[in-house]
Amino acid sequence: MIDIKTVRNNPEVLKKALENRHAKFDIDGFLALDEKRRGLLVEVEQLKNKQNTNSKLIPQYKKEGKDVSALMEEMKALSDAIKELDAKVNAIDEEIEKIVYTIPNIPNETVPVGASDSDNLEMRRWEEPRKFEFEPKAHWDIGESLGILDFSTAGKVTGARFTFYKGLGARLERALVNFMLDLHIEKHGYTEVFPPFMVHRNSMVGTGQLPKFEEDAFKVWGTEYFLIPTAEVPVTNMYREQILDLKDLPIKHAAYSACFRAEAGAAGRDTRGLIRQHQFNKVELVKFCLPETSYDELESLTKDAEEVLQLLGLPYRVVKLCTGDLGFSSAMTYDLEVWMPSYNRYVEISSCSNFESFQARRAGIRFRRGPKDKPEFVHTLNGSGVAVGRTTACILETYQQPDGSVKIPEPLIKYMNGIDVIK
RNA sequence: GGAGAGAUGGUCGAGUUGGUUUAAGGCACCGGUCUUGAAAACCGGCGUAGGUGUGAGCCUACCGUGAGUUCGAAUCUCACUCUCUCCGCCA
Repeated sequence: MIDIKTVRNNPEVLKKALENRHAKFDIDGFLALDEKRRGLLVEVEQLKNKQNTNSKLIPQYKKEGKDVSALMEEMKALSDAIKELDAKVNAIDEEIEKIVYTIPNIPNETVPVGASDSDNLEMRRWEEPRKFEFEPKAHWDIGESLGILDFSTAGKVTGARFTFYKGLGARLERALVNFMLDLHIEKHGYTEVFPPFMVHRNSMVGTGQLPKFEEDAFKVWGTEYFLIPTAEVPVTNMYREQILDLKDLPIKHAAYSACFRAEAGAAGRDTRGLIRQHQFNKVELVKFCLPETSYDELESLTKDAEEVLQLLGLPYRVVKLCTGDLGFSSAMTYDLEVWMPSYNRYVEISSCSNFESFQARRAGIRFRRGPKDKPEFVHTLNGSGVAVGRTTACILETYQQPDGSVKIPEPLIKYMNGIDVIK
């Protein structure tokens, strides 16, 4: 969440930010509420002070044998008044909280103002898309004819937007997970984490998925647990309500997880293949760092993700999301979009974001510059490093051959136990 | 799933016949004295959040979480969460 003091002291900044995001929000109403709250707070705290003072007199008077009945009467009145005021303050607090948790982050100044993904800013491209000397097939056709992807059986067993990977398809998916993790752990200096795939409500609030986007998440029936939509949620929340040691920063984690998304509102979109599934695999990169380094960390995190695609030889481009396309919690996001031959366009395969203090404030993740210094919120970042299912799809399409077989990119061959082609 | 024990500031830990405890004390940490330097010793400081004030400061809340009893709760009641021990079951 954003800092309430930002709302108070710089309402214009926030108004502009929300306007750019096309988010409607009554800031003046909020400010009035905040002022009312502070007024009541002063009042009730004075009464509590009186109550505390009197409370010390009672045992003293009793000891001295004085009559305390008048004092007790006063205390009773105080108590009633305090309860009444406390209830008012609590009601306002709840209202304020409800509002503040649904305000999106303020975009960084360099984020282009725009309405939709068509206003995103292309930063760079890597390699040209492959030119096919034959009619390329889509990955769902390749996968089915090779017997390595089975969508209809998944439909029978579970439902739409699920997939069975079989044989070398399953092997390829697993090889990609290991390849990506090894790259980030051994070369890029991330510490591996294997997180729980379910979390409780507070964790979902901490990273910003709740309370606003509950319909996007799967909740486990009979429990208060949610299936994670990304490893970002458990990994970021590892440090919730903690003051981190300065010497440990930046903290860098790489985590594999399955990801579960209800995809509410995506009905009819990307219905074929691996692109939009209710369950998919992802290797996620998460960083915790000092505020002044977070934008450098975003650049390096993005490059870490890019290297996956470069090593696999998958042409891609990097775009900076505009204000209209930016995620709720993010201050700035680079998307990596890989060339998907079947779509004949670039498709998102990684999203690298700097949340600044937005998540840290929600989750209470802080650090101290020196022993005497006040705790400050860290900045959190994360990015896909990268989405595994989409990578599999892209490899099948990009490395397909006229005879229907698929070559395995060189760096994956050792993870495939020497297998260099799926046929 | 059953039985029992527990959860207090960065950490250990006292406080649990409700009220002069304002959450003691140790360790760690920070500053100082001493020392060539360090250690030790001694002195002082040392939680978080919110509010208020130009300021020193003052006030309020917080003892796992949430309700409740009471004029007053770390302390009493209830529910829940988590940890530990034992038993059962299980990959």
